[in-house]
This record gives sequence, C-alpha cells and structure tokens, in this order.
Amino acid sequence: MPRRHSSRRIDLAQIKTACSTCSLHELCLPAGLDARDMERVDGVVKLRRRIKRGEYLYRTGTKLDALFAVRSGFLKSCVVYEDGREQVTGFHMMGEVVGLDAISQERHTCDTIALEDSELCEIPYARLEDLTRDIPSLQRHFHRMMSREIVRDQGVMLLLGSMRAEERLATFLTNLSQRFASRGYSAQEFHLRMTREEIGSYLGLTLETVSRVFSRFQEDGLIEVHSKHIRITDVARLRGLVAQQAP
Amino acid sequence: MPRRHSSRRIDLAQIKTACSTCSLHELCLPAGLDARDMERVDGVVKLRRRIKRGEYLYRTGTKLDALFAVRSGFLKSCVVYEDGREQVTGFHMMGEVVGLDAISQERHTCDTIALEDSELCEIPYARLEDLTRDIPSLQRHFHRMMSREIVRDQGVMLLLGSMRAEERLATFLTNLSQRFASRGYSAQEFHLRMTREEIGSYLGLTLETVSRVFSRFQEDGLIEVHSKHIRITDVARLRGLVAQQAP
DNA sequence: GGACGGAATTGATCAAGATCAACACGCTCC
DNA sequence: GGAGCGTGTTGATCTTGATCAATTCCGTCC
Repeated sequence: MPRRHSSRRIDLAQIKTACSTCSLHELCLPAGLDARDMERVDGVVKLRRRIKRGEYLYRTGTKLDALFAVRSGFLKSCVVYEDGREQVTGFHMMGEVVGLDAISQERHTCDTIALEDSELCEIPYARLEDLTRDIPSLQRHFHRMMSREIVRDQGVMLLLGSMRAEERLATFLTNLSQRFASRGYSAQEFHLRMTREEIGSYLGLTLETVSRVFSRFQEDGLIEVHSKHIRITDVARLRGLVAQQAP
Repeated sequence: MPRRHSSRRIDLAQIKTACSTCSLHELCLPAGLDARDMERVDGVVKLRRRIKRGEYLYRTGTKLDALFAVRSGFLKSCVVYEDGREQVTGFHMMGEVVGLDAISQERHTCDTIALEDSELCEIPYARLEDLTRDIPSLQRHFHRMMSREIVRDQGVMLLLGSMRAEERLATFLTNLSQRFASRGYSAQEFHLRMTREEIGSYLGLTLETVSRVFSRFQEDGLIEVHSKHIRITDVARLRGLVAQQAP
C-alpha cells in the first residue's frame, strides 16, 4: 500500500500521462480551465492507483483522504448492515468520481470495490479544497459534481420507490447504455461487469427476478442476452418502458 | 411575489432578526465562523420568505437562484413523472437547507411544497459561491452539507431497497424523532405534518400499508397513534426494529 | 352547530415478486 | 481436458404488500 505524501515532488510530465483522462476529462475540461490552471490541478492529482478485481478501494468507516476519479475499470459501492445484508448504491465507470459521501464525516459511509481491474487517480481532498478556492470555475464544477450525485440518487429513489421490476431493469439498461455511449463505446452492445445478484441489490430485486426479466425481455425481442453480454435490439421499445420525469 | 435584487442595500439589524436562526444555526455556527464572517454571511442571506401551506417553494425545471434554509414550518420535496406518478424524496424541517439538487443543472429537479405555513431564508447561490471562496470554514461546511445530503440519500436507498414495511416505518419514525429532539422538541411525542399517502410515497408503500403498520405498532404497544399525533411509548423496542449500518 | 369532503382505518382479495429447489452453463485452475 | 465452483436459468410455491371497497373519523367552512 503506497504511503501518502511520501514524495511531495511530483513529476509533471508523468502526471500528465497518468492523469490526463481523469483530471482533464473529469475535472478540468468540464470546468473549462485554461492551461495554467490545468497544470495546477495536475500538480495536485496524485499518480494513479491500480486495484485488482475484488479489491477494496475503501471501506466503510475509514478516514477520507482523497476522492478518486475512475480512469479505467469498473467498481461498485455498497452499504453493509451489521446483520450482513448489503445494498449496492451505485456502479462507477471511467470518468466518474467516487468518495463524495465521505466528506460529511471525513469517513467513508460505504464500501467501494473493483468489479474488474481498475485504475484510479487519487485527488487528495484537502488540496482539492484549496484549489477550488483559487480557481472559481473548478469550484463551480466541483459543486456541480456533488449536486449531480444528489440528482442521481433522486433517480434511484424514484426507481426503488415507484417502479415495477421491468421498468427498473429497462431504466438500468438504458442508463448503462447511455453511459457507455457517452464514453465512445457502443450503446447497443456491452458487457455487464456485475453479477445478477449485484444488479438485483442495486434495483431492489432478487437475482432470480433479474434473470427472469432478462429472459422476458429477450423473448419480447428487446435484447439479446448471453450471460453477461447484452445486445439491445430494440432501443425504442426498451426506452418506451422507461418512465420520464415531468418537465 | 418579491422581485429579486430589488433592494441591494440590506438592513443588517433586520436581517439578524430575520435570519439569525438559519444563518447562525445552519450556516455559521456549524462552520465555526467568527463575528466578522457571520456579518458577511448575514449580508448575503436575504430576508425571510414566507409561504403558506400547500404553496410551492419551487417547481421542477425552474431556474436556481437561491438555496433556502428552513426557518420554521415543514416541507416536502417530490419528483413528478410525466404520467402523473409522484415520489416524495424528502421532508424538510427547521435548520435544513433545500435546493442543493438544483446546482448541477442550475434548474430544480423536484417540486418543493410547504406542508404547513413556513418561513425560509433565501441564500442567493451566486453570492454564496463567492463567500465560500473567501471563508474557508464556510466552504468546508458547505461541502459537508452537500455530502450529508448524499449520505442521507444512501440511507433512503437502503430503506427502499432492502427493508420490509415495518422496518421502513420504524426507521422513519426513529429518524423523525431524532430530528425533532435535536431541535429541542420532544423525541417521544410529535405531530406528523404529512398524510399517510405522503409517508407511503416516501417509503415506497401504499397509504393503506402505512396505516396498517401504524395500527400494528399500536397494538404491540410501541406507539400511540391519534391520527397525525404520534407518541412513542417504547423507544427501545422501536429502535430494535431499525437495522444498523455496519461500522 | 351541522354539513361536507378529505384523510384514515379496516376488511377481503389478488398479484408481483420472494423464496425454495433443481439443474445447466461456463470459467478457472489444475 | 476435466473437475469443481461460482453464476445463471427456470420451475413451483408462498408471502408481503397492493388493490379494491366500505365505513369512520376529523377538520374546515358555512
């Protein structure tokens, strides 16, 4: 496990290579930073951290040191009860930032685990705080990121609170599809990184129900399922199952 | 409807009276501000806004101008579908700040409605952003507020995703009780401001189920229910129904 | 104070999805 | 390539909470 702050001097060129995806794509580009500010951000974003499938990025209760931008790979976050039950609260892919929940108590409130080998950029929180103070557009972007997380959670509440099984699955698949598409991957065809059980936990269903609804969707010609490989064959009809929020 | 920015000059003394609760309790005190910074915050927090029961504080899609600190009263937020379905995403009481969801798109993503006559302090978002830049402890506090909202949402996901009806109600009552207690009201006895239907929507249940579980709790001697008036008669046993998150 | 209407309670029935169970598929590791 | 386990599928049955329906309660407005 790498010691934090062990080397204060950072090789900018190396960082640029290491972090161009997350700091540029996730922190700098959307914030509209100029080149000088980008360098400052790169100076703060630490070298990437790699974790293998099944490993924890962080655990409930551990101290918040840094936020993480996902550079590659796929992760899940889940809240664990003392009685052993477990609720998946989100899946994270390239370009997303995790750890925002930990700011409130400076302790993580969920476990985050890699579902496939992943690379992340570590963003020391204390230094990010300083930077957002100096760079207004970064501050604004950071606030938006947190707010976006709140909106996303609203969407999940909606899903869990008022949708039936088929609607939940359709919403889930549509959402995944859009996230893949916005990253330059195919919107029609993708690999699920998570098990049926993890999908079920996220959607408030059992793994059997998830499996059954997948089969039903396949019979209806909406998708083709080959274990974890999904092909959406009728986007329009799948979208039709997804309830939209009023304007 | 009061015009915004109509009077830039603000009477500090008047604001102190109007906003001492929200700006001191919700923005300044937890942030540990000194007197000078408090005055600066008070200079930004606008005079209180009063809304009557049933009135909207804001609607989905309208532009974000300000966050609101609840000074008195009680409100609900809910997401509305185009097909008319409605999901309550939260209830808000004195000392809480609403509108954080709107930062991401600068548009509100839910409706927020007063369940009883309420007073709020309006905090113009643009000016708050400036202030947090100048006052690090306020910045930190603001980040924590947003993060706390994310953690709260995690809790709701947990509730909707993995709890059964009785557990949901017990969690809901316990949470309300704690929020009342931390504001100096009785933790044992309180008035519900919302209908059974609104509770049901929030908890992902029907109003009939909410009513039945209340009755069951009463038969079991956990609570006394007189319509909207609730008395918790066996706190320990009610708490026992609430699953705890692992450490 | 009485009439009205929304809110709450309670009962009877139904259905979606959970649970239990058996088996098939497909990786991974020898 | 085969053994073995984790993962996924499918079927049968059960349970929880939804739905439908009938009153009752209570607050509000004349």
